[in-house]
Amino acid sequence: MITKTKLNRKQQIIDKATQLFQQQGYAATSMRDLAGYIGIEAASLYSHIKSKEEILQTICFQMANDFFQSLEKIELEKLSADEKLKKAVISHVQVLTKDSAASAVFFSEWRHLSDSYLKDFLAMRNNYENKFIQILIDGHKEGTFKKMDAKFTVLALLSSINWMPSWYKPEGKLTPEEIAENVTDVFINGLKIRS
Amino acid sequence: MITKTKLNRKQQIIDKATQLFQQQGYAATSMRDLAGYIGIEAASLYSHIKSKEEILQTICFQMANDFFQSLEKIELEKLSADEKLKKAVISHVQVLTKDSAASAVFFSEWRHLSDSYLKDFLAMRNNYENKFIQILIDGHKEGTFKKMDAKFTVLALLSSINWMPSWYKPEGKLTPEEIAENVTDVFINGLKIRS
DNA sequence: CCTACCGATCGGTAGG
DNA sequence: CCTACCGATCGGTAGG
Repeated sequence: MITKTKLNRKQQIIDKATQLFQQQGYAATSMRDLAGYIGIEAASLYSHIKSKEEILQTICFQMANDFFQSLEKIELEKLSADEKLKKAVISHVQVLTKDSAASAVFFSEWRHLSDSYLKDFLAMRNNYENKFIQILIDGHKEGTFKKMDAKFTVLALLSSINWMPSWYKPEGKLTPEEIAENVTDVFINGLKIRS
Repeated sequence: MITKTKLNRKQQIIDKATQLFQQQGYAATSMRDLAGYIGIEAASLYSHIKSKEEILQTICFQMANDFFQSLEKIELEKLSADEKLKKAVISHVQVLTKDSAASAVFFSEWRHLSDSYLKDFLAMRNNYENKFIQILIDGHKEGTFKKMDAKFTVLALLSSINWMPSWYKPEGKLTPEEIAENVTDVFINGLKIRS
């Protein structure tokens, strides 16, 4: 009972913090702000969390894991590079849209992590990007994709997707698949050798 | 003489603030931090600037103006939509790379502007995006570009470019023209109706 | 441009 | 989960 209440409260704190970090930024959000929205005193937050930064760590590494796992599943499949790229983008968009507030925090507040966590975080991000880069390189070897700067293209691709939650509000909501379809249509059809 | 010293000092303050805002974020940068790097006391900053936010305003609206003016010049030219898009992207990348620190602050710290400035800022940004959207719509009317969600595509395009300074460090530095060439090659060749 | 200082607010702890 | 409180730091002003 106590444990269940605690877990719920902890999740409630993290969820509200995610929302506030997204709206105001990590540094500009105070623990008193956060406590006020929850309806308790600031000091009481520390019964559930160790520190302000622990909340940020939870958000960032949860998202990093989600992105990572979704991509690892696709890597194992036997697919051509362009099919793999499309699936990877769909999967990326799915994770992104499942919790767009947490994603926004993940993408723009990670630099406030302390050194050791920052190191791990950047290593994971690099690793993730490299998997995409490999797909493009494979695609070139297979004769499907043009010769290009794969890193440049991957970062352009991921950037164009990642910032969508904060810029693009479609009236009729698009599904992750439709969003991914739009993005990959532009990118893949631009990358494919015209036959 | 006094005036000249003051102007130089003011610019020095803004330049250093730009660098710190980019690295640590606006909220996490203190006036004492900033003063320390300049080599004066925090209180002395206020002989040159009115407030911390004034610095952010200066950075954001300077960049907004630069982007805006560069695009307005191109709008007046008589060009086909795909040529115009390419020129607009080159121009955008030129402004972006001329001061990448200020650009980074412009793109990620604008939300810390107070309400009335924020309103102006968002109006300008919207206006800027609409000019790009119009180019894509014109391109569709001219029969050069596919049917598409123009807003979606513009935001994807601008996002992929805008976040490049923070993600992509080419060993041999690319010129703005080469960067724009890479980006528009992917986008335009993806957008063009294949004949 | 500095010294001296202001009130406000920060993240967090002690003890219950 | 609260009261009471800590030392540190914040943006900024007064007066020279």
